[in-house]
Amino acid sequence: MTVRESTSSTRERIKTVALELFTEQGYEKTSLREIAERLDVTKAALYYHFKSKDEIVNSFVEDRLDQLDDLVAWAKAQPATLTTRRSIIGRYADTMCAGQHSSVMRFFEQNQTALRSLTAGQRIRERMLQLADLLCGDDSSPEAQLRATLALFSVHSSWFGVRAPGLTDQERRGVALKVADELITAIGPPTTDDPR
Amino acid sequence: MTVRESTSSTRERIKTVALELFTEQGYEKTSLREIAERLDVTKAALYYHFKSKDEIVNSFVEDRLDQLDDLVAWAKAQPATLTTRRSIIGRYADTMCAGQHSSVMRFFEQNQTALRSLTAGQRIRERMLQLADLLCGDDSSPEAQLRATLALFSVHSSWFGVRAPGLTDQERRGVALKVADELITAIGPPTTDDPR
DNA sequence: GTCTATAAGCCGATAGAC
DNA sequence: GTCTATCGGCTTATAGAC
Repeated sequence: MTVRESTSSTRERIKTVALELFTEQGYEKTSLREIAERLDVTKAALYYHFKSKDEIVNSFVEDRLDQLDDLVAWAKAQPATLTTRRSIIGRYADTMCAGQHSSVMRFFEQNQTALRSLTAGQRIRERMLQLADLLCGDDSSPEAQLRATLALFSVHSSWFGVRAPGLTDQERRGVALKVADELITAIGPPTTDDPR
Repeated sequence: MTVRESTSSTRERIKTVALELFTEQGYEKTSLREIAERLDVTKAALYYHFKSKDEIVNSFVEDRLDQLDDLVAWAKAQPATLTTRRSIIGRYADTMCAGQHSSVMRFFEQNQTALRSLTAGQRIRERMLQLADLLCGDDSSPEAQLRATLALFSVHSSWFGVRAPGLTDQERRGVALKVADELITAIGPPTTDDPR
């Protein structure tokens, strides 16, 4: 896909800078003036590309939503086995490697209250809950819910939380999956796994 | 401790309402006007009790800080064994039951970016990192860091995340500790545990 | 301790020239 | 596509009466 130079590049630059500032300082605290200054344009120029502050958020959240929808759809079509749960986490970790997706999820985690009143935030939250439910399978006990939540958080935390500068994406993925695997393996006594 | 009626009760009411609104809507999005309206007083009355918006946060964060400091100090005086790690998590879970401490931690999690520029937030964050380090003992590998982080998050998540209305504090504590125990048991191959 | 009134400033968003 | 100029509104915070 070739890039229409003058028209589209500014829009992308706005998205990138906004995502960065929203994550570092918070959505509410970051003003459009600040974003504009960083790009050496005026506030009004931003309003040519986006009709509101919310819409800037929507612009970089939508790609992530599509990806999550794909994963949820795939997971729903699988049998509720341990193997499936492992694959869900593995695929979820894979999605974090590509493009800005890990940055978007970091923004999501750092702006939970701000995103509560934004549709973009509600939609991401909804998908995460769906994934957690799918990781629970038939077991809806508090313990299973907790394990599922922590398994997903394990992936995020290995990306955002672990202080180890030289770690590659593959290594982060490996650590996240090792710990997540322990958590989800213990889910699901109600149905014995891998019924034959 | 008796309550000096007219003088101190308004201050406490401000703290309670502010903590509630800051958590529900976010720190930045909640204005002093809104807090004042909810209490049927004027904004100026708030400024009699607190000299700034930040200071309202400090007022309910300080109690929590003292409690965390106690726990960190106790943990540092213990040997770096698995038994100690278990006790740290157990005591940490205990602190969540008393008073507004779980509410304060929920506020902390929901307002990470806002709290980054507030000293109150930086100090809580620092204590959480200390606890995570203590849970790691001699093992500073990425995997140990991740396990420690998730163990602490297990306690938070059982309080804030698990959807089970009828669950008592004791039951939440039980679930959190069961999962957290699995996580921290696997930390620390470098030093064999419980050396005799 | 609580009030009214107001200062001073930043915000998101819009209008219209170029 | 980007600009200048501006609007209306809301914010934190203060001054001073009661």
